[in-house]
Amino acid sequence: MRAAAEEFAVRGLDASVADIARRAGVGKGTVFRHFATKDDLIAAIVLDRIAVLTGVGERLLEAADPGAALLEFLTIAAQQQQQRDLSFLQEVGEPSAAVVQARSRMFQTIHALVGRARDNGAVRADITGSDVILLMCAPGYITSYVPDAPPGLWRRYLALIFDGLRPDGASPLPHPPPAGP
Amino acid sequence: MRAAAEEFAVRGLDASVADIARRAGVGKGTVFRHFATKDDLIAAIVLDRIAVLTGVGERLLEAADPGAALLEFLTIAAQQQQQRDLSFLQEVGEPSAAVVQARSRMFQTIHALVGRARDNGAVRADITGSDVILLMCAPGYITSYVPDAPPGLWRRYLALIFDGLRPDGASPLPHPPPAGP
Amino acid sequence: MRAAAEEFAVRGLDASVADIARRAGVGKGTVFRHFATKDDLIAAIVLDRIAVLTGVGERLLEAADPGAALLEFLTIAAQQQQQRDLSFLQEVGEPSAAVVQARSRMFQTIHALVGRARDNGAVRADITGSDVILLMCAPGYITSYVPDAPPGLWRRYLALIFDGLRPDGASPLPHPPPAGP
Amino acid sequence: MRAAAEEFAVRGLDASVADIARRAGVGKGTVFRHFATKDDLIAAIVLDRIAVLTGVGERLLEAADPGAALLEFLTIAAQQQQQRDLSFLQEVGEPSAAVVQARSRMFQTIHALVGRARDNGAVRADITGSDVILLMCAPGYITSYVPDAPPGLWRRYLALIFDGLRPDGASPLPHPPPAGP
DNA sequence: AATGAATGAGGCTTCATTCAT
DNA sequence: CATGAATGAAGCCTCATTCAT
Repeated sequence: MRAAAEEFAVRGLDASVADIARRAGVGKGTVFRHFATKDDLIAAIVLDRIAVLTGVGERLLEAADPGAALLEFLTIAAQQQQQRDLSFLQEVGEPSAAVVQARSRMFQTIHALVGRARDNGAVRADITGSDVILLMCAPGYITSYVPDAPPGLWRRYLALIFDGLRPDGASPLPHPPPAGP
Repeated sequence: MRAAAEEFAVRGLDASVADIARRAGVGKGTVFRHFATKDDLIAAIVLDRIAVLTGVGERLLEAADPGAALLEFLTIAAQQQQQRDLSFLQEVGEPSAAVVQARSRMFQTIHALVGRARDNGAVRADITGSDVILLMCAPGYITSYVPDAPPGLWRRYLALIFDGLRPDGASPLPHPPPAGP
Repeated sequence: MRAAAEEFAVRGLDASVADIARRAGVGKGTVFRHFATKDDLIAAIVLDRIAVLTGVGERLLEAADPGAALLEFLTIAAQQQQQRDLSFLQEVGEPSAAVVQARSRMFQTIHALVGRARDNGAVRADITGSDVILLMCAPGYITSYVPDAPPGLWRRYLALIFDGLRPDGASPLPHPPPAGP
Repeated sequence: MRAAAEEFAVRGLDASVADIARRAGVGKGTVFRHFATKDDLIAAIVLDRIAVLTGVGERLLEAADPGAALLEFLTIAAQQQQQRDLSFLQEVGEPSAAVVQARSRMFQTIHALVGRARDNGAVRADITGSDVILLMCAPGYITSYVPDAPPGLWRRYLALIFDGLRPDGASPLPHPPPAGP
């Protein structure tokens, strides 16, 4: 069922429940059996992705090379983000308490990953976890507007962005990081 | 009238024509007098932005410092992109011939700007105009999900992305650029 | 099962089959096992009530005091009517043959009860069985719109209505009784 | 438009907006132009009736014969109530503030009318305004279940009920009046 | 026999678009 | 020209009913 919500990837969050049901090969009513609301369906997908990513991130906290760990985390994040309009930041209406909590735990993990990489000199000193949280969805976004994007194109832009995070040739940043998440 | 379509900035492309008309202080019918279709209204806004940006780009082609010129172009592009959901790449339905043509002219300008900067050594050799076209909307996108983003936050991410484009400490890119635009 | 349809009393006839099944502690399917249709379920409840009332009425035909017998009949009818929206007259769709027949037998009984009371001088001469049939649901109806009606409130209005049926101080009625049932 | 909502009279409050629109000879959307919500439409009808009745009631407070005034009030109320399921007491969801206020003013008027009639000896001493408020919808209700009721049938039952309110042959009432409205 | 997952018709509501004034 | 009333397609959601397990 959740797999059928890949409709969101193609049509964006405006995909109608009818379309989703058709793609899933079930009736409209069946979708509502599982998710009382379209927002609930979206929340379930987001929650699932957050959980996976948090798991990955927590495992990578144990990795030997903090810089490589962060890059791998971003790689996996971008990979799963290959479906537009479902960034973890997305808020359709108010996010449920469950989403807020899961997100906050994921954010903590990311802050830790970034902290380790920064301490290690793998990323520049003026980068915060919040920066990475915001940047992590960019590769997915960037490639989402290429009509028939080749499958690995996002890797190109992740690499470019990650290069920007590296200490080499870093120019001073013109604005402080957001206090945000 | 077009200025009234700043409603899109606040509510996204789902803003209703009624809201737009109210903000513009005119009747709904008047909107349709000028733009036969909501999509036409969007196209007009996009077209306008493309024209402005193309003008800026063409002027910057004459600038002395190709690297600074590219950065300034991206700065202006990001600045005007501070309104979510209206990237130049956006396609609601099929883009009209006019949009396609204007866009293609803008793309040519960007290719030229990037070519100059690359020849000058201001950006890495493996970067193409298409890359920059795709990256130019990212600062706007990135900051669009920060609830109460401070006004200049996008500059931070533009700087980071631009650092990634610089030759210093460039790592090899894992995927060729898109043939695309 | 039928007892579980007291849900109708609380929520009206719009109570969903799911709620009814839950209250009955069975699955939705089981409800449909016993009653092919929601209307059938309603009909069964109505039928049951009609049968009870008919029994009561027929027994009261033997009572010594015809006036008291009629009052008692109305009391019992009102008592059981304390659940809104299930008057015997209610027709959801077309009443089944069984309902029509049971109802008609109950109507005969009421006509007989009223006839005896009228002959006895307990109720005014211009009252027919049809009048009583129509009036008998009124106490239930009247109290159904009192938000937190005290349990015996209906007795007050039954008494008032019954006083109207008494010969004392009867004013001439402005319209003939319905030919109806 | 409001006149077209006589659909409620035939089908009850479950009448669909589509049916109402069809009967009114307009499109569904037009109904929502005038009443943002189906409940708003109902409230508008109820409000209108309440206003009319309150006007009538306040005028009748000046009448010479308090008993006749009350009877006339009830006659007009019953007349307008000839459409089932739209009693003033009806609450679909929560009644709006406007309905609550208008209703309360109407209730005050009724209390005054009843008070005068009681002081005058036209109705029994143990009757309150609340009783009359509850009884006033009964004629409409009673006749609503007669399939092809003759037009003036309700007058018969109003007369019977009013006879019950008269002091002649009044038997003691078994339950106190509701505190309610 | 019982269950509850699946279904799809139908209800309310929104909104782009048309058109008489 | 401008307006806003009218329209109806389309979306979300509920619920009676069916049916495989």
